[in-house]
Amino acid sequence: MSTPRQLTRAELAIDPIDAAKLLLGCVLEAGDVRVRLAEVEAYRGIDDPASHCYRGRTPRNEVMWGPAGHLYVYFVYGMHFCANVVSLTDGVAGAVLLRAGEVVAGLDVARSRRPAARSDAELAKGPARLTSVLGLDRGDNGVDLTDPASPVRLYAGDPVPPASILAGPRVGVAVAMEVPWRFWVDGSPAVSGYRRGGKRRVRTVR
DNA sequence: ATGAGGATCCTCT
DNA sequence: GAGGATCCTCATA
Repeated sequence: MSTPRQLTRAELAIDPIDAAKLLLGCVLEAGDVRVRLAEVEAYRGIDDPASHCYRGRTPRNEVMWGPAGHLYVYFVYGMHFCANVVSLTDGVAGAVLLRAGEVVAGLDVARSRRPAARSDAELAKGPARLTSVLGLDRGDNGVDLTDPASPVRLYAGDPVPPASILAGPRVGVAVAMEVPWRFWVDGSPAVSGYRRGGKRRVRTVR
């Protein structure tokens, strides 16, 4: 396999829904580990109630408002990290959550980081598992994925035929269920299952 | 200063 | 399929 092409900031400075489809099949690299993305979710800015940016700019979501092609990492549930690729551009929030992928290099390291995985397909099957396999954490928040010198980089992969891209509601969110902004590669063993959003109180109208 | 609620995962049953 | 782990972030006061 020849040296893959690194993605550019300009090609990621698009609507997160388009960026999500573009990212499928692309490869994220950190250290010795490479993951080929199989499942992603688009999050928009202030018009998306499920987005971290829905209520405006805060210290946590700062990176999402910045330039495209940077990594937005956040901490959830007191123990996990999730990673996003920032899309759109300065001043307009948008990002794509990296939900799952297939480990295509660094299998031994990946396995050692995920002792609970029962198969290689499970290594990066889920957003927190994906960050875990790549060794990403708080310190990687904001890194430029389009810079060859960055510790985490994003490369183009074999293109995914549009017919192989499926869409559905986002996982684990209890609002905006009607928008099919989760995209995945049909048939990929790494795609995580759908799970409805938890306990959001449904306000009873009277 | 406080408290509620997570873009999850793992271990059981 | 349910429940717990675990702590950060933000809104409210």
